[in-house]
Amino acid sequence: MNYWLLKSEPSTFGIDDLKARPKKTEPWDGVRNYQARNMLRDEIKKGDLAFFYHSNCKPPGIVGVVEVVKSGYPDHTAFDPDSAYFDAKSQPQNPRWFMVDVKFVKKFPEIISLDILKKQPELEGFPLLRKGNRLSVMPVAAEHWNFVQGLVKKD
DNA sequence: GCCAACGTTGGC
DNA sequence: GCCAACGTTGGC
Repeated sequence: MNYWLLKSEPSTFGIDDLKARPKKTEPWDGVRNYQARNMLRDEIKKGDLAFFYHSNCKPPGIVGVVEVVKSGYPDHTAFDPDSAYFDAKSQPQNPRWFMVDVKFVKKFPEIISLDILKKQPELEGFPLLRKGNRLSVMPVAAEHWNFVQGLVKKD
């Protein structure tokens, strides 16, 4: 079992949107970066857990946990000319883009902001904190996963 | 294959 | 809105 971090802009799709889904699941579509694609296609497996990260908002940070409920499969939004994620170069016989399905697990009582994360010496090497990193899917080491859990405010 | 121009991400 | 840090595109 592996750990991941998935980025999304809450104005597009946030953790509350996921929680509001009837089955609390959603395809993680629209990833159009090859490095991220490779992870979605080859590495992220059903049963894995991921941090839900809100980007491009105030403040950015980790807002909760999701579980991968379906391993990588073709992102069909790439085949749909009406979709914002349409890519003519991706064909159903030879799909270029992939996605996984995720399910809501929990929302943290408070966001663990990027600001807070940056102040933790224990998180050195955390890919999210690497300068210039823009990947929307990235692996999280088990020790980093556990450490971040410890930052969650207790009720 | 090189690399300049252009587009995107995402924090600030 | 700005801009650094990429990634992609396309001419050569």
